[in-house]
Amino acid sequence: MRSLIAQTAMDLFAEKGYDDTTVEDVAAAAGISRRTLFNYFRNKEDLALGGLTEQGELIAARLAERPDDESIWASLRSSFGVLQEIDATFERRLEIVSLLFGNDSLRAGHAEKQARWQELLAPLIAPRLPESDHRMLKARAIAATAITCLQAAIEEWVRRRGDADLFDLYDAAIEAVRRTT
Amino acid sequence: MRSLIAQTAMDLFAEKGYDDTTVEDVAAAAGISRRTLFNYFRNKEDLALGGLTEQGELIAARLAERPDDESIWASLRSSFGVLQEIDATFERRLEIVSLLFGNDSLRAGHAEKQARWQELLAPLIAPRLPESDHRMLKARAIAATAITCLQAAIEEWVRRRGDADLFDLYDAAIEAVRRTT
DNA sequence: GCACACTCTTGCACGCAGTGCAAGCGAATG
DNA sequence: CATTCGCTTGCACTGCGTGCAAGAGTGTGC
Repeated sequence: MRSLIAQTAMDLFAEKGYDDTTVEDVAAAAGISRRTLFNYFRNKEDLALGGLTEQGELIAARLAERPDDESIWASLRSSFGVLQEIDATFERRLEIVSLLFGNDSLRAGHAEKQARWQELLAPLIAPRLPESDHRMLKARAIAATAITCLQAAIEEWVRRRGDADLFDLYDAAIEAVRRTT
Repeated sequence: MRSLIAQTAMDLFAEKGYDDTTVEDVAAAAGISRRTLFNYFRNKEDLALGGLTEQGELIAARLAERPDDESIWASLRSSFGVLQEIDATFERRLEIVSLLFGNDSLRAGHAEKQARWQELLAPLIAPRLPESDHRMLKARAIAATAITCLQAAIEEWVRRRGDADLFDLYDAAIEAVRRTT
C-alpha cells in the first residue's frame, strides 16, 4: 500500500515537478483522502525519499554479512552493490535521481537520509578497526566518506545522464580521496 | 540588520526550541512585521542556517590563498581554521551547534548547506590534481570528504559537550579515512 | 441475529510557513 | 512643494501537517 502510493507520487512528481504537485493531487491519484495519505507518510518529502531509509537498511544488512578479514573499503563497496539490484529500468532510475537533485528541499532531505546511513554502518565498522582513541568517530568518518563518495559518483552519473559505470566513478572518487597527497 | 534578526532568532530558538518558535515570535522580538522578516530571510530555516553560507565563502576564500605547493589536505585543514576565528563564546557555539543537530529539518538543511561548500571548494582543488579522468569528480570527492570529516568531528565535539579539541578530532577522522586499509 | 470491540478511513477545523499584491510611509531629490 | 524611490506593512490566499471525532467495515462472543 505504502509503495503503491509512493509509486503514484513519483509518477506525478516526474510529470509535473515536485513543487507543482500537491499532496491533494497525490491522494486523489491514489484514490484515497489527503488525511489517509498522512497516515502512511509523515510528510510530503517522505513520498519521494521513503525508499532511501529502506536502501540504507539493505546496505547495512549486506555489510553485516561480509567476512571480517575483508578490507573495510572492499566491504563497503560491495555492500553498495545492493543499489544496482533494485528493480527499476534505467530511465526510471535516472528520472528518480534527477528528481531528488532537482529540488532544494529534496536535496536536503536526501543528504540527511544518506547521512543517517552512517548511523547504521558505523557500528558494523567500528569492531573491525584497531584499538585506538576515537574509534567510533573513526568508524563514522569512514562510513560517511564512503557514502559521500557514492553520492558524488551518483551526482556525476546523473550529470552524464547515465553514460558511465557508477562503480567506475565511485572507484575514481575513493582513489582520489585515499591516494591523493 | 540581517544579523540582528538572526541573533534574536537564535536566542528564541535556544530558549524555546526551533519548532516551538513561530516566525511571528521572531518578528515581534525583532520589532518588525512577519512580512518584513521574509524580506530578509527566504524562510524560517535561513534564520538558523544563514551563517553557514557565509562560512563556506570564508573557507573558500582562505583556500584560494593557500600556496600551490602545499598538500591539498593540509590546505583544506588550514582553511577550516577560519571557523575557530568566528566571534562567539564557547557556550554560544555549543548552543548553536546543538540546536542545528537537535532538529530534523535543521539537520537536513545543515547537511545540504555544507554539501554546497563542495561546489565552492572543488574548483579550487581541481587545478591542483594531476591530469587524469574524472578530475572534477575527484576534486568534488576530496572536498566532500574533508567537509564530511569536519562534520563528523563537530558532531563528536558536541557529543562530548566541547570537551576535546576540534582539530584533534578532525585529524583522527581524516587519518582513519586515509590510512585505514 | 445482535451487540461489542477493533482498525482503517475520512471530513473538519485549526495553526503555521511562505507568497503576491497593493497601499502606506519617510527621506532624498529636483 | 511635488515626485520618486526604497522599505515596510497588512491582507488574502495556497499548501503542509495535525488533533479530533465521527463513520464504515470486519471479526468475535453470546
